[in-house]
Amino acid sequence: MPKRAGNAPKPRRKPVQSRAQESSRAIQEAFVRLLDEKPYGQVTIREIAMVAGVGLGTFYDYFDSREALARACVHLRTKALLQALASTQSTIGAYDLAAGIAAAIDRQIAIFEAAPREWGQHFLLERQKSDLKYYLSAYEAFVEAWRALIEGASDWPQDQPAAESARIMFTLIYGMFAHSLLRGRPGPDFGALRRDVTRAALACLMAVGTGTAR
Amino acid sequence: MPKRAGNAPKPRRKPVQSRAQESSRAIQEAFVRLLDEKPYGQVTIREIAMVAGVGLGTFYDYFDSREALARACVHLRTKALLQALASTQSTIGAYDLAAGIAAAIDRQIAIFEAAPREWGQHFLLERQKSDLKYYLSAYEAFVEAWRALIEGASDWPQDQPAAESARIMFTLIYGMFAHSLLRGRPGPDFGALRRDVTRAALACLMAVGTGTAR
Amino acid sequence: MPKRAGNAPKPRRKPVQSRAQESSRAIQEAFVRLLDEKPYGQVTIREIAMVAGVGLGTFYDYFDSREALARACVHLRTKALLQALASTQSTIGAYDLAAGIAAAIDRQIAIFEAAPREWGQHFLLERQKSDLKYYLSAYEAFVEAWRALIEGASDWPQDQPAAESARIMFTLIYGMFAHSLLRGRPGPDFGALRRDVTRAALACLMAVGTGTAR
Amino acid sequence: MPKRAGNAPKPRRKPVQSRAQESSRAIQEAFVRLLDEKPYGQVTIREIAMVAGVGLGTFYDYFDSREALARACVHLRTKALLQALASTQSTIGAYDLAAGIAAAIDRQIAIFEAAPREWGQHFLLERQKSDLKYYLSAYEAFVEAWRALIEGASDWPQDQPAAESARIMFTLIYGMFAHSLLRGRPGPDFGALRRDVTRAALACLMAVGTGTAR
DNA sequence: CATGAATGAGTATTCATTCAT
DNA sequence: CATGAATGAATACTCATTCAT
Repeated sequence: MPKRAGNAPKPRRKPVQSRAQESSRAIQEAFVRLLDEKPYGQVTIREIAMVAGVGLGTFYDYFDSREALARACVHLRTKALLQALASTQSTIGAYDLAAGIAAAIDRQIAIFEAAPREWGQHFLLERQKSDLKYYLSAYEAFVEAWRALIEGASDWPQDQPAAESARIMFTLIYGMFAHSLLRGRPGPDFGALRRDVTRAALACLMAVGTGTAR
Repeated sequence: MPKRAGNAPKPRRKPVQSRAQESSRAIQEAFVRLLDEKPYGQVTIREIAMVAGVGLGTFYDYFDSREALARACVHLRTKALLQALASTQSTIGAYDLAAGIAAAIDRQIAIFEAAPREWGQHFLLERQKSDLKYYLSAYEAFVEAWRALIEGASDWPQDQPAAESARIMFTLIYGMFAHSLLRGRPGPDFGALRRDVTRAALACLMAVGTGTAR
Repeated sequence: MPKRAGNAPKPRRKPVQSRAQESSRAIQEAFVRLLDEKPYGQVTIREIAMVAGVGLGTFYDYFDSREALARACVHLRTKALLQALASTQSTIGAYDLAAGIAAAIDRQIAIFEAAPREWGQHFLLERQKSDLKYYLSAYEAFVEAWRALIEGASDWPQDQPAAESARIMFTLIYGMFAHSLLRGRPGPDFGALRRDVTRAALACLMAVGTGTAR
Repeated sequence: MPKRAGNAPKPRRKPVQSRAQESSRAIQEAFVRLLDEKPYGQVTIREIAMVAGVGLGTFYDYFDSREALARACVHLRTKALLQALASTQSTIGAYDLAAGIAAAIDRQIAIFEAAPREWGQHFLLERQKSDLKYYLSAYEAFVEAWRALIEGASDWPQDQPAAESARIMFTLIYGMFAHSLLRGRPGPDFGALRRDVTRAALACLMAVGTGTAR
């Protein structure tokens, strides 16, 4: 890792918001495409730029480093997942636990189903590249989203904290999703996945919720 | 001319099985120790050798590359976990589902509890360095071990396949363990972890097992 | 992980044909200059780059390795010699054997005379670094050029093949040149060399030519 | 080239003249065998020892370095050739020029004919590894031997120095031999070689001898 | 006498990054 | 605004050589 000599604020022009956005997208897509062929450590910036069809210098107009690109890719998709979760809650009106959780899971699976290969890459990248800090904070963000969903259910006891239940449930859901998509071709059987995850998630929730309240 | 044509099997002296094993162990320990201080990408081989108290060349007597060392470390611990699982089954005599699973979980947690920091490193390393292929095969090995445990329980229906149930249950358990240990200092509350995991695992098992049999 | 799997064609930027050619020339000159001071095995790439006044990476923009540089240097000069031979024939109009051979030898000697030190380096490098395959093909190219020259002489029997005669004659000429230049300081007595080589070459040619026709 | 720290007289036991000579021979043979498969630069000492069936340390009991081994191999064969030349003269009694030269050439060719592959290796090694100094001194030794042979001929003018004639003649002979053997499989047509070399050598000798005396 | 485990100096090589055009 | 030639810091890795057994 070539150390930056001073610590001056690196004068690199960040391209205007204009249509030049294309390059950014092209770079990200090239990156994901390359990740499909070889491990992260062997993908060079030169190669990414080449596949993206932009100049080498242009890469640096959009990203500070390969790591930054990886983080951006992961972050983008992670955010999409989180937003899907949040919007589920705000779009389904009143809901009981089973319905709310099923809806949220359905929503996520619909997203995966649209591009299973890319999501496989996402989970791989996330495993390999998101640093511990980012991983933990994203984890907490998900737990929080699930907690809100659970506590918003009509049949969840008003005063019972759902944090721990949400954590366990999310761990299960996340693990199932990640593993299924990581397996690659052929893509997962999304129907079975939906059924199993929904059922197991609810069971976990009940088991732990009750227990904690003991 | 460092470019080695891919013909001869590279005549590198692999030290005999004797007590020269020490060096190998020292290198692995040095590696884990260093991983505690800085991310994988910043740990140089020279540094590992130095901390291990061996010569640089000696490193290459035992491992082909830093990646290989990482893989070996991960594999070692993964194997230990798998063996613990298998031996649980063979040491507890007759058991019902709840007791068997609880015993297996206890066993694993006992292992983690003995060296939580190292296991945290293990899970981080595994996330970042084991390649997809290894990850998937280890995953299947664990699923298989859990399947055997479940099917060996006195109260599990003779003819019901436990593979899918085991998969889901393992995903939950693995996720919980990994996440807890990944969080680093302070180490996890193993008591709570044991309780939550055991309870959730059983609940999952029931929920999915029943469902599949529909 | 320096081990490059042999799949992609290594995306190294080969600078365009433009006047960036300078660097290539500078590197070759630096190499020859260094070779004058120390044996091949002790000339490091870093040193070559430094003497050439280019960056280390720039070396690799133009040559794949030190060996490749050596081969390129040898090839360049070998080609020059071959071209001189070919052009001799096309520039002297009609000629008899003695005149043609004398002209060709004169031409080559003139080239050596212009830079005896460098040509000494050339023959040394060629001995030590050109691989067998290259050596043999260059050899044949020279034989072929001499054959053409001989057969083009007005007094060479129309239907007599000159290949074998050319081979022997070239072996003599090449050996004399190489050895004379290899001896280093003081440089060869080019006058004597010209006289001896010319005389011996013709004698050989006669002796063998006659014999073969027996 | 790891520099030797001090310049103390390196205390390594040189094996006694006993039957342990076998190892030395085994090492040399292994070296030549390996040279048949890959270029000098890629043959490691470890490999040589392994193929020779001796321990790594044993190599150093017999040779100081790979270069020394190469030099020894070259020197051995060069010496054999020189001795053959010298002994030719002393064994054929009185001789005229044509007979003497023919006998010497025959003698050398007989030697090559006994092991063409090995002699091919020899000439390759000699090209690539004998340093300039050794090359020049060996060259002079040969020239001297030929000079003696020429001057010893009954029909060579008493007071005419043969040095220059010998030099040219040897250059031709050596070039022809080396090139023929370097070409590898199939081995040279020794009959044709003998005829061509003998004829050309004599022609050269006459041409130059006369000329110099002019 | 032979061995081969251990050593680390020395080098090639890569690739992120800059900046003149 | 984009480009890609040039750069060199940082590292992996090899292999001759030693020396305790």
